[in-house]
Amino acid sequence: MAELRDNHNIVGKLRQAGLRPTRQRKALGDLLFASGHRHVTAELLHEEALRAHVPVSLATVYNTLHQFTAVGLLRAVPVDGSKTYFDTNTSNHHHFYCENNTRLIDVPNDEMEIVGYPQAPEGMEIVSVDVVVRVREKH
Amino acid sequence: MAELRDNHNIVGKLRQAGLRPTRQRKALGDLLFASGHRHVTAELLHEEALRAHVPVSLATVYNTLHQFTAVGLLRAVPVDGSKTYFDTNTSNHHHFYCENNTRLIDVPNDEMEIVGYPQAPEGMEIVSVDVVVRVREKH
DNA sequence: ATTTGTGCAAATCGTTTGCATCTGA
DNA sequence: TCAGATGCAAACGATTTGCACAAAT
Repeated sequence: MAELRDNHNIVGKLRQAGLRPTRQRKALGDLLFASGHRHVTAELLHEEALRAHVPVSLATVYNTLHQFTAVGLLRAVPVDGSKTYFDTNTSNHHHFYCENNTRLIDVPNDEMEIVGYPQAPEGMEIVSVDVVVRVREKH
Repeated sequence: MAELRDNHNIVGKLRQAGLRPTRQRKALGDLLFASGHRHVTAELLHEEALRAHVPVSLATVYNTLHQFTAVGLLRAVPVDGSKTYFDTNTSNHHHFYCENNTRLIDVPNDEMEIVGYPQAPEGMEIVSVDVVVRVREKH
């Protein structure tokens, strides 16, 4: 009887996505999906993995994040900064980006809405609509 | 009678912003503001300047773009990619970002609207709300 | 056995910085 | 004169890549 709370089932997700359930992918998947939704950068996840005694190279973390994104397990969040953020919540929602601590926070779904999907330019199709509300500490 | 069409008046803009009207700032300002609105990257503007026989270093282009942004002559557009885009249209509007040619296009003002300004997290204030509609070539 | 993934170190890309030199008021 | 600008080259930080080695099916 496996743990009941292990309902995020990494191995299943990986298999379903056609990705081999390797040690490092399982470990990173656990870190990402075991508890609620998260916003991570490659660097952050890498440190976390090392702290959890899962020796993974930074290159592999990048590979894994991109593979997970490609198969829809993650969503890349286009913040202005140089770093790329990944969100375990792939459903449609927007973000606050705090300039001071360079962290992402979800915008509660009912607080903002986009009205009117724009018409994509000739010959183009819309891939995604990303909204980033940039905030900073008051004063 | 100075040229009538020279109504963008770089020197005036610079003076008013407390920036010395140097040769390179005037030249870059002309490239940016002489004709309609534009979206540029540092690299692009640099090439353009060289082509126009205005020898400017890339570092100076970066400096200038940031200074212009700081004084409100330009607006930085936070696209996901690694590059930073600058827009001569500083009024409130949104952008299409084309993944194929990495170019920005304005979203016509009436085609999309954000409804409901979200409440910034505790102790934070909103700096800006940026919307990027990412598009790609059909098929 | 074969295919796929991993780790390392070097390479890349956009951007920034330090510092000597030049220039506009 | 002299603060402020510029240019160059080196420094940087995030990300990618090439390739030898290791692990999964």
